[in-house]
Amino acid sequence: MAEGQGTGTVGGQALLYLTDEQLRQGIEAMFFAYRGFTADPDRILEGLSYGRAHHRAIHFIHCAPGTTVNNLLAILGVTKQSLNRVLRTLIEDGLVESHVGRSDKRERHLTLTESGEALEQQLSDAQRARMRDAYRKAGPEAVAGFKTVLEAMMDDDMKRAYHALREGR
Amino acid sequence: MAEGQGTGTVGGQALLYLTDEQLRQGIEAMFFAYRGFTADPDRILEGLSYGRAHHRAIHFIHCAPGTTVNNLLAILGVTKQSLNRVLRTLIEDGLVESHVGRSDKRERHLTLTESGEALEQQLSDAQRARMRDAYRKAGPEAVAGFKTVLEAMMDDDMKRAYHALREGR
DNA sequence: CTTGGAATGTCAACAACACTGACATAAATT
DNA sequence: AATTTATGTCAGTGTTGTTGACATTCCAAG
Repeated sequence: MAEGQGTGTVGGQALLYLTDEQLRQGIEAMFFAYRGFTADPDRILEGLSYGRAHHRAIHFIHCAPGTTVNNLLAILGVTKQSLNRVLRTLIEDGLVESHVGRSDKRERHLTLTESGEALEQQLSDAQRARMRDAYRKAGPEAVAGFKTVLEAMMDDDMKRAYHALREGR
Repeated sequence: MAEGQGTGTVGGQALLYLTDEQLRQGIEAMFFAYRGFTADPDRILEGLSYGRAHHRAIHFIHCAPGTTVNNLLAILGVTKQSLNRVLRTLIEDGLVESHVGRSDKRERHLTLTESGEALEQQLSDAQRARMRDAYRKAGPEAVAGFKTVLEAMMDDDMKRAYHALREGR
């Protein structure tokens, strides 16, 4: 890997990677890779009258069962009005359950129903399969670098959300 | 970097990275990082009545001046009707020029005007600045791994488009 | 040369999903 | 008790994706 692209360092800092052309290449890689990243779930969702927004909601409700609408909002980075439309259809279709909070009755706690979990599994399997293949092809060192760069690319808020998710597990 | 996450290998293959939890972490990293990746250009475009679609068109027209609508379609992966709406506004606003092909009059060759190049520069600068920071923080080895994994994540069509862009430079 | 089909691009209508604004209810504060 | 703050819902709008119908140009078969 690292196919001989000149990793020469000067003063402890690599310079070649910082040319505009190298950066542009990274930008395009990100664009094309993200398309691949979402392709499989998109295929599954098409025809179900669901979209990427539903997928995201289902994903994070699965990861943090009992989470509130407000909580989900912070993670997803959309307006609550936008999220609400998605949640409403998921609840109507029996994939998500909404329970009024015990201590604070303003809050709605969200969980996946059995069929919700089933769809989550289906979507997640597809996405993980692609990720697994990519990881296998690239090897463990590349994967470590991959995560390092991605994390460095996040805004601080997102970085916090990213780590917070991992604490609760 | 690669903060001691157990990279133990068995039979030449790393195993830890292939657990569902590790894969899920990669999926979420991808999600949050892409948000950061698009955040800066989005900020610039908001208020100009332009969106991400316009940014993408401008980016690739800049990289391949004189490209045709059909060509752009293959790269962007949207329908030509969708692209057309975006191109029309860009042409009306004087950011893009469309010239009928000399040999084939069906084709329209697209180039950026001076003001189109100016906007491209502005958007590109913002996105490259974030990329540059991320690369610097992560270091050259991480960057190599980053690109390796991203490429492995692409569909074959996208991989071809990704490399084709680099040939013409 | 003409004609029928393929390729390229445009126009119109519709669906998904983001947004802002207005509002109802519950909690916290004074 | 009254006001302010927080949470969630409903309604309307805009961007951007989609499919369908169409005009123009090229090319190849007759």
